[in-house]
Amino acid sequence: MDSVWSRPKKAPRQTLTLGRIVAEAVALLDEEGVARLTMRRLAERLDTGSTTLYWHVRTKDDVLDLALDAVFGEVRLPSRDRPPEGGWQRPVRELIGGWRAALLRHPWSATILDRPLMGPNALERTEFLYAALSAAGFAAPKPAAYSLSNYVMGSVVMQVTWQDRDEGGTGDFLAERAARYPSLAEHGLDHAWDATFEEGLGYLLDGMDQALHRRTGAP
Amino acid sequence: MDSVWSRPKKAPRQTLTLGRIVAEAVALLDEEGVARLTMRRLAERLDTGSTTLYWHVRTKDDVLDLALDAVFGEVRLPSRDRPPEGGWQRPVRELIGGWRAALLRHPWSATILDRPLMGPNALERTEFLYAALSAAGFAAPKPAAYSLSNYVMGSVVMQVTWQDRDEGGTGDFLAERAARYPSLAEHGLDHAWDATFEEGLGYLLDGMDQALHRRTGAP
DNA sequence: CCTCCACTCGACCAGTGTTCGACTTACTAG
DNA sequence: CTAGTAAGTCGAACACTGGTCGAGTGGAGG
Repeated sequence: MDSVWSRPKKAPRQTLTLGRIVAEAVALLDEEGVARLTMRRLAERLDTGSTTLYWHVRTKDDVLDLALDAVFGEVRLPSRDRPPEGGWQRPVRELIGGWRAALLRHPWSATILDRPLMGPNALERTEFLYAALSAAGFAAPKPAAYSLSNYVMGSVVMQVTWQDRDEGGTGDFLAERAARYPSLAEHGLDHAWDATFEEGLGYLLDGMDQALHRRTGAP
Repeated sequence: MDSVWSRPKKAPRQTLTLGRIVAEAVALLDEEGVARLTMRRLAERLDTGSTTLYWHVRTKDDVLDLALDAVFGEVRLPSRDRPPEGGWQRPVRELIGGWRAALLRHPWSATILDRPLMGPNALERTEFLYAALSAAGFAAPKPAAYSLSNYVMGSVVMQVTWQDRDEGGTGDFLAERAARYPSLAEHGLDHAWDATFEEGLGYLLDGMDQALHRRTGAP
């Protein structure tokens, strides 16, 4: 007779895997931020000795690489019909928007972006971008893809740094210096992040579309 | 009689100042990178005990803030004639180009950009950008300024991370995975950084110009 | 039964940012 | 000229970090 009791052998506690490590790392980062991610703390949350982690992972940097790629994995890939309905910008907007959203959902990721993005999830998204731009008519999609990723990364970094550490003090700071920085004090303060992001993305896409038509000759 | 010997009182060794600390920090960062910047090492180069630094500076983060702002100080501000000859894009291109160059001259700065840029040098450059865009006709210059800074920051971060850690291995890595990432493998590899940057900046500025004319109604 | 091997972990190392309290100057007031 | 005060210096120490070493564990295969 088969019951829970007859097979107590396997895994009274789930064994440690790379997947569990990464998932716990993401959770810890979400809760406490990048400064508080420590191999020892991570190990403790996994009910393990800290040195055990080093059997699954070579360095702490590996953990961060994996955690970051996990975030990229949250970005849904738009469908790949070609030609896309709604114009070539449609899927690009979708990808970029999802990209931004994922990074903002895990603000620590913005402080970790200064490393090569070679994880499978990141590569898959980049590949999608290149493919979409090629299909749109860019013979050399690199500058377009480059611009778009730079724009997302940059905007997330900017938004996170200001949102995180601000808490109101900056307004006063700039107001006091309005004489020295008049335009900045007048226009720089309202943080309508989403709208600003969309507007800027519009600039980029419009410019790219223009370049496309200039090349094609079509209107 | 006045000679070197008659006034040995003052500063046989130059006293420690904030300026000297920052300058030495920048030098150390240039030579060895951000990971090797240590309060102790910095102090050693300044012929001081490490704890002395803490009289001039509250935390190591302060040092980084100051060093970063020193980099921004290297960016030459374009002349401020209005209207600028060569179109409104002229001074903007100049500022953005200088901005990028300064950051690339000190690659460590790219890994330090995840903090509020509130130093006087950074503020002055941002103010210039806002003013130039306002003068160009943007009633709300924020999205434009936001896009441009995001673009510079992002591109510097990307370039630095790839330039620093690559050393050739990435090409093979992507070539091996060409089946999975065909577009990326085909178009993603040539790193003509400057040209790519200029092209992308063109997209942005063109899109912004378009928005301007749409608003103005003029061609 | 023994051997092997994936896996775990306690002890330890060199090094980190930062604090504390004592010390040395250099000028100022009496 | 002396006493006092403030600016500036610094050695010792603290709690903590990422990482290594080698000794262990337990279960599967012969």
